[in-house]
Order: sequence, then C-alpha cells, then structure tokens
Amino acid sequence: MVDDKYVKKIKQQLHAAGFKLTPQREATVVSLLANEAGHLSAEEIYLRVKQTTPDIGLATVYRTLDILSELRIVNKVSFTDGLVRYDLRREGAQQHFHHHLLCVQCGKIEEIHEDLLADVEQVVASRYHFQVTDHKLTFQGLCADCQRKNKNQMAKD
Amino acid sequence: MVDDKYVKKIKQQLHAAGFKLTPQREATVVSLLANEAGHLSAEEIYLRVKQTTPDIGLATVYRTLDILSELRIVNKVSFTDGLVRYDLRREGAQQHFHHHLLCVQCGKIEEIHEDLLADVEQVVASRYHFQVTDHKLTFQGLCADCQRKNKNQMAKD
DNA sequence: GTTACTGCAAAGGTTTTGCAAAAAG
DNA sequence: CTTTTTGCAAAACCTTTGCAGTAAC
Repeated sequence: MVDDKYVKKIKQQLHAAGFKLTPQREATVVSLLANEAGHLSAEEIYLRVKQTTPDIGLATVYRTLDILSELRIVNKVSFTDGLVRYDLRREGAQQHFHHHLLCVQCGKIEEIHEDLLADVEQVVASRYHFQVTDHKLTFQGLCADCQRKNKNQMAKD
Repeated sequence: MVDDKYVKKIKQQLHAAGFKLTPQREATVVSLLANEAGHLSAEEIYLRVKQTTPDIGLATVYRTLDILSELRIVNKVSFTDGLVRYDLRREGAQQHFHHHLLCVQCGKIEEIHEDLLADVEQVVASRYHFQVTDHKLTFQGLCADCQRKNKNQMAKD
C-alpha cells in the first residue's frame, strides 16, 4: 500500500537526527503516508494509528508529530477552528507548492499542487528584504459543489 | 488618538445588525483601532481593554470578537501556535490585500498591504472552479534583522 | 418592562508534562 | 547498561457556556 521507500527515508532522517526508531513512530509515519488527503488533526492521526497499533498513546502521537515537524517532514497548518493540523511534505514538485481551498459553506478542504507563488516570492524577497523559506496560502470561498447547490436553491425560492 | 469616524461606523454596523452598543463593546473596538499592529490574541486584546475598562471580563471580549468576526469587521487568523488572532479589516486598499511575513527566528510578524494575489485568484477561479471570497497568505522565513544578525554571528565564529 | 448583555465560575476541548516502567541502541 | 521513549493521568492551556444579576433600548 504505502511506498516502502518513503518510510525508509523518513526513518533514516529520524536516525540521522539522533532519534530512536520505535514501532510507534514507524506506525505514525506509515499512517501519515497512507493518508493521501492530509490535514488531519493530532486526534485524527491518533485514531488511525490506533487501528494498527492499538496500545499507542495520544501523547506519543503529539510527541512524534513534534519531531516530524522539527525535521520538516510534516508541516503544521492551522485554519481558524483552533485546531492544529499536520500535512506530510511530499517529494518533488509538491513539497513547497501546496495551497488550500477552504469552502466556507461545507468546510471541505481541497488542495492545489501547483506553484502559484514563485513570482510573488520574488517580490517579497526584493521589496521587503525578507528571505522566504516557506509559505502558507489558503483561499476561502465557495467550492464548485456549493456554488451549484446555491444556484439550485435559488431556483426553488 | 483613534479616528472617531471608524468607531462610529463600526457602532452603526453593530446597531444595524441588532446588537446593543455597550461600553464593553465600544472599548474593545477602540482598543482594536488603537493597535495598529494587529495580530493580537483574545487574551492580549483583553489585557489592553482592561486598561481603560478594568471590570470587563475575558468572556465578553471573546463574545465581542465573535460578533465582530461575524460582521466581518475583524478577521480571524491563525498561525501554527494554536492561538487564534484577530485583525481589524481596515478600509480601502488594505481590506482584502493583507499578507503576513512571519520570521521563524524572532517570531516577529510584519504585514504587507499590497495586493500580490490578483493574478493568482484568477487562476484559482478559472482552473479550479472555486469562487474566492478571501485569502490568507503567510510567508515564513527570515526577516531583514535576523538575516543581519546571523551574518554578524557567522563573522564571529 | 423586555430583551440582550455582562461577569464569574465552571465546563469543554486540545495540548503538554511528570513520572515510573519499558524498550532501543 | 545508558539513554531515550512510552503510556497514563494530571496539569495547563485556550475557549465556550450556564446562570443570576445588570444594563441597554
């Protein structure tokens, strides 16, 4: 299911940073890799990991996510519901160029894996003397589904 | 100190939406207007309002911020520390075009009041059929100060 | 007068921490 | 063997809620 190469690579990164390779950490990494969609909260990740590793504790998941975050293997993202969510940084084209579309009506979060900000980062660097290492971009609005629903609703009224 | 016109306008908006104009709400609005920098957490706003209105409660500040947020007078923003912060939406050029530069070293948050995303929003609308009403853009990296500090530090080593 | 609003304290939810036991290297 | 890591429970945190009293309209 999950590409073993990624798991190995992340294990190497952990090892290189002096962390021990415990089953709990591996299970968490595997679980993150298995979840394509991303944007899971710590609790959601915990529930998933628990399916394969039932005796893991929530605190361990938090601690593992902190480590993965520190090693820049996952990104912390935060919308306005006061919950921190975690995204795996994937290889290649997707790694740095990853934006969100948050529907204000149904709450769905879509992802864009396309670099829309290359030009903008240039501007920021030169005009504001700010050395950009990463960015977070979220658009709020209406997803295609909700636009359609609203149109149908209006037709009824 | 604070431009009275803005206070009046916001009071009108509250009134129009059927809310009562209490001293606590006015004090909160005045305090938000007095703080140019923005990005304050509920607690920070509470402490500021308390200076002029000592017997206000934290819950009231939360409730007021909820109302102001609902009326789109303030924006909720959230960085990765799990705290919700509030930004006053100002008039004119600044209202929709407001991005953040977060320094990962010193934690300072700078603002850009310039629309960098007009083109990008066009792309999102047409390519992803997503109707954008708002956006949140944060760049992480090193501010000019920290870049300089790091350079000096390296010279020493 | 009615209704909405307030402060307080208690409850709710998420995240962190202390600690003794267990496991990794 | 030493050091890190774990699970649990308790604590710490931010935010919301219930309620009786108060203030706005």
